[in-house]
Amino acid sequence: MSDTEPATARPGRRRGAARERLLAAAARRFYADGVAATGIDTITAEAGVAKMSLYNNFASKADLVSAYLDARHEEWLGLYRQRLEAARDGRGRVLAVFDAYADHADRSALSHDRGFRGCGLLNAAAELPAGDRGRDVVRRHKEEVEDLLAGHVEELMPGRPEEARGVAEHLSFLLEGSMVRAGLEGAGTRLRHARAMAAGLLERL
Amino acid sequence: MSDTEPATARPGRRRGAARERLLAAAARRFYADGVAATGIDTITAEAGVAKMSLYNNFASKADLVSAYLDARHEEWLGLYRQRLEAARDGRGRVLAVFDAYADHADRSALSHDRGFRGCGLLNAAAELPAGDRGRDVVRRHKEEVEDLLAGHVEELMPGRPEEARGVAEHLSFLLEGSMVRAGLEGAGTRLRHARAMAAGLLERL
DNA sequence: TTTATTAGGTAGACTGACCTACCTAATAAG
DNA sequence: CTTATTAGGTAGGTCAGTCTACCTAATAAA
Repeated sequence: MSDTEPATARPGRRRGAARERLLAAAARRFYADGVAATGIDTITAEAGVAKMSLYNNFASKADLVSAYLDARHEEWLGLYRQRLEAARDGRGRVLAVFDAYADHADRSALSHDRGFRGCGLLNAAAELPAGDRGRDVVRRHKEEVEDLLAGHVEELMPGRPEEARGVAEHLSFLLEGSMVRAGLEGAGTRLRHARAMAAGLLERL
Repeated sequence: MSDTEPATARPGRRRGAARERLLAAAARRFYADGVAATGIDTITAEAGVAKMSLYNNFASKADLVSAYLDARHEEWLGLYRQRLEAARDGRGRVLAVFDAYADHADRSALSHDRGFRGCGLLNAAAELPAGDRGRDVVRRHKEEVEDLLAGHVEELMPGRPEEARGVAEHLSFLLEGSMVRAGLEGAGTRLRHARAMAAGLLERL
């Protein structure tokens, strides 16, 4: 499936490899099956790692979940920065956010064997009770995305920061709404539609 | 907390009462804590009902979850129909959909003691693995909402059904996106913003 | 109106599986 | 030689689901 390391090199691997393998396995299983539905035995087995390696690297399952959320956030930021480099103007930078979402979806569909299931951060947040720290992480991530949008939109309409924030919020809703629908449908079509809507919106500024 | 029945009338209650009480308790706990995090014992305890009553009324926990999803869908439809009665034109009928979402949020904030946490159907779907029957239920619900929007939008732009579908999709994204963000923030502000955006969109048809 | 039937309810014990978290002793890497 | 990692196991709890044995309210028959 996703065995990065040959099975022959089982015992006594490279130092620090266990943590990476655990995070990768956790990402796959948390995304595909959900956080609560994934036990630590499943994760360690898929990582090809001893159970104690999990507790040597993470204080608890909750800590692993927290690391998973952080990693997803960073992963998206990486995709976004890549897209940003290719963008030449404000319009391109706004659409870079949409493209990064699509990239994230493509990556999910590829690496998580059971198919595309929407935003991993949003899905994880849905499992957490109100008030959980993890929900704040996700809320801040989405706020950061909206802030990035707001910055790019302001380029396109200088001197109207208030209006720009409104447009950014609108774009953020298109982004999250299309991602939710795309996740339910297991396809990226909705994301492409949202990108087109965003492009249309920018034209009418 | 929400004891509809006096504690004195414990044994041998009204027929069919157990099912109602179970569904009500499941709705509270599933919404507030998540589906996977809520055990059978928690539900029966909160319902004030024997464990066997659950299995007399539902084949399994999955069956109870399925009934929960159906009930949420019906609940939203009820709120929507109420709003629809008060609407006088196409614009009002589009906004009735947005108002029904806000009503649903208000109801959640009130009846589910741990506060507003977004769309119950979306949250439940986020916990289910890809391919689960429950995900289809939620997908169809969202599609139905978009279809309702499309019908109302077509009233406002007759003879342009294709364009109307595009507008309906846009409105659907605003709806779902704002709901997701609102759920993360535990407040309905975003929903009100989305309603205003929708109203602005309709003016520019 | 009284009585028998029955559907649906109750309490609580119980099973087998799985959960997180931690431990131990051996092994390999640095 | 020290430290991370290994395989595998243990402890104590929770999970869904089943079972028994009894009870009550509504209904139908007499």
